[in-house]
Amino acid sequence: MNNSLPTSAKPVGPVGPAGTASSRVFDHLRKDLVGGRFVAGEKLAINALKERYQVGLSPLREALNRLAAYGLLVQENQRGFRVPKLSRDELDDIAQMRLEMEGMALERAIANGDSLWEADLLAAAHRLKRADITLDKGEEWEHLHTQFHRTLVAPCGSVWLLRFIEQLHDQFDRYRRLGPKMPTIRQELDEQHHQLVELALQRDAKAARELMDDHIHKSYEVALKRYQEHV
Amino acid sequence: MNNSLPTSAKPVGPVGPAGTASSRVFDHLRKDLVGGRFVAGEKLAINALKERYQVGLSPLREALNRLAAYGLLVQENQRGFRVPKLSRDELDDIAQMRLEMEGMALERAIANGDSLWEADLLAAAHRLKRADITLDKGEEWEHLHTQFHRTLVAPCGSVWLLRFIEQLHDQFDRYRRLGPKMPTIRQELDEQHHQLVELALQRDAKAARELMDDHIHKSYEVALKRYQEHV
DNA sequence: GTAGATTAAAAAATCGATTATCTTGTCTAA
DNA sequence: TTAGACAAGATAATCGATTTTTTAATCTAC
Repeated sequence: MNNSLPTSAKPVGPVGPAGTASSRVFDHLRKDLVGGRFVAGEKLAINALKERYQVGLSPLREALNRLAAYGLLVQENQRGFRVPKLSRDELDDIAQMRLEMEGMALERAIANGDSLWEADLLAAAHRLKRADITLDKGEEWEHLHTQFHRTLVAPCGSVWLLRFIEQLHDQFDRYRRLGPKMPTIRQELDEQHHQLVELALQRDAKAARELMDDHIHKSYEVALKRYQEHV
Repeated sequence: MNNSLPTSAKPVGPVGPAGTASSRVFDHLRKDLVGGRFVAGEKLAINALKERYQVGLSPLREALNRLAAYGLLVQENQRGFRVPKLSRDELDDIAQMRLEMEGMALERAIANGDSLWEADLLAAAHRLKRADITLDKGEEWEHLHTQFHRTLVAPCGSVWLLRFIEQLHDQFDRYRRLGPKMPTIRQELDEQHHQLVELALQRDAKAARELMDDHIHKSYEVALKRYQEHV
């Protein structure tokens, strides 16, 4: 089965023009940064990156600049690029913001979503459930998980809200995906995903939001544990 | 009097490293884009920009990439950079998001702000009131206005919330600052600024939020009018 | 005339090399 | 010993030129 089937919910934000070397590096680096392939606080050796991503200096620097504006890198005066440090405070901040913004988006999505959305949602949930988490170091599951949450809030009606949520997810995942593999509470999370779909289809905004709060809270606990083990 | 006195509230976000050509261009271009110095939808002629900002190709492209990630430009596959189009829908989206996020931030700021904040707030409001709106094409007033709103929400406790608010302000100003000069309802806005400070000092979160809603709504009406006149 | 192919000019993206700045190790003087 | 100055090497930022792609004008076949 072709996993790269187009799903309705498209990412919102600075994805950049596909096809250029610069955007290829941007996507790849973004994935690596979110997936914890770099150490927080680490200074990036540009020449090493050139080799790693098989790209010239100019497109690489352009990608790094975009990532810095996006918040996945920090740039220091004449001192190149760094992976941002992690902190308990920031994790709390990000989780709190996710609660507010995804809750808001979910309520709006439930108010606006049409039957096409319902179908997308069921499909996304199904794919996620079926996903083999051991495959490809969990990348496949991660992708479908992102896609599920994207779909959930997609018809909220605000491009900017979606954009901010996307950004917060990336930031959150820097914590959640610290260390070796996925946590083992997957079953619990999957159950929540399933129930979220149920409540969305029933258009029960209040209950859905409460469950979403709980879901984010559970993810937060995972992320916090990983962060504390990591320090 | 030196207007570049350091005020407590610093901008949050992808300001980039000061001192490099790239960041100088970023700041300058950002100001020009927010201030309506470019036509929405316009394609940027890179060579013209090189001359305009007296900078080489590489730092210019790096700045453009950062602005694209920030949302003040869009980049199309092999087709360079464009100033994003304006639309009624997006204006409504931005205004709605401002209501939600600045309201939230203001409530938190009122809960957290200390006496230093109170002093900063009074100072920022005073400067804004004293500002000569005819000076420097209103740039001086714009700067102090931005600074006032920054100060108002500064102690909200969330770096990400501040960042998103900053971004929304920039986007909003693309509409509000369309066309020739400032609107004439300045007195009314100034009165609201004054009252906002009053309510903040009294720690009346509920009333402050309501006033903030009204304030944003008034700004929205200005922006909408300008947008409609502009189309 | 018009749709589609062709090609010359323009523009975008990238590369290789240069310049400016920082970092690190060493030396000197107190 | 240690603080500060200095120099050499490493790294970041920028420039000028090349390559690739798009755009727009022209041509050809129908």
